[in-house]
Amino acid sequence: MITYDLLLEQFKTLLKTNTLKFTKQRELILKFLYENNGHYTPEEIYMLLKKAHPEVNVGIATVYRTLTLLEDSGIASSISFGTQGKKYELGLKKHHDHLICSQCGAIIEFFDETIEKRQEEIAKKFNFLMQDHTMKIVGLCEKCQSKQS
Amino acid sequence: MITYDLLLEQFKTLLKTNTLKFTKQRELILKFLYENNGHYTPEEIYMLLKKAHPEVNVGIATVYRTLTLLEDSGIASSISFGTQGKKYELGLKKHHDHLICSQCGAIIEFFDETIEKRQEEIAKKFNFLMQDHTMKIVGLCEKCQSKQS
DNA sequence: CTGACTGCAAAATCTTTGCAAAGAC
DNA sequence: GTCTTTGCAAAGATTTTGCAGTCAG
Repeated sequence: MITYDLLLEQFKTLLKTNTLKFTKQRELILKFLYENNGHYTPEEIYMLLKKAHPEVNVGIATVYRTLTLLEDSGIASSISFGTQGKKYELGLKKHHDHLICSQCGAIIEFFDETIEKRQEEIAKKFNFLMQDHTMKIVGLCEKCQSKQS
Repeated sequence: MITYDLLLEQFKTLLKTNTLKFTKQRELILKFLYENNGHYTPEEIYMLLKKAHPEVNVGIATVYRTLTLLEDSGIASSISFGTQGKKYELGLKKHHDHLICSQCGAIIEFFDETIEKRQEEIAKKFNFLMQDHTMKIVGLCEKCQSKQS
């Protein structure tokens, strides 16, 4: 895994390249994603940052704007939950897909070479220039299955 | 492909089983999805129904309620577009996944046995009881690629 | 200094809900 | 008749935008 310092450098370079500014808020959000491995809604990030850093006033709009920025530049990625919004995570790890528990919302990550390869083949078959791809398996996780019975 | 009459019977039975009522509005929405092969947003369905059947007053809320009903009972299915809502289609066809053009929004359907099988294996590996799974490949369709250059 | 960034609140989207009237059975 | 459904408009939920002040470079 990349160190935070390196990630921060990368982010700063990105900002500079695009004549964007490095701000306390942007750093806090990046740091949050780095330190809190997992998937978070913009709202969650906003609330948790507010609690953790009461001295820095971070607005919800800034969280949205920064997450969009991070996603566009490939530093973060999101999974969509339909009407219920999106969850973001640091997107520097190896590409992976998700298993999502419909009961408790738990998210398990996985990576499957076979599926990745097939996806490329399918895109090629339809003369499609693949930019992104996502796979979600929704179901009941182990814990929730035993709870149910 | 199933005939409309048969589909309608199936729908009526479903309603009866759940002590729900068969209404003109519900039929119109079902019929719309049957006759208009493709993927539609609730808004689109609402507008098109309004135009096609000015004599029947169909409200947007009813479209939403009915689509939810149809999806819950497995007659329709939806693909999510993040914040930009969902698109619905008749869900009686064989399960399939989607290629989505990020430029023009075109949706191509495909089915791949290899991927389907791998998904099941992955679910099993994580002791996950799979309820549903979706795969989206986002990219540029053939037309939009040539437009770009 | 200049132009980008921020917070705030208002606006915009998309979806759901409350309720009285209408309709199915 | 009874109980579900409907349309309408209002309310919700999530996200985006306009703007004047603030801040990074």
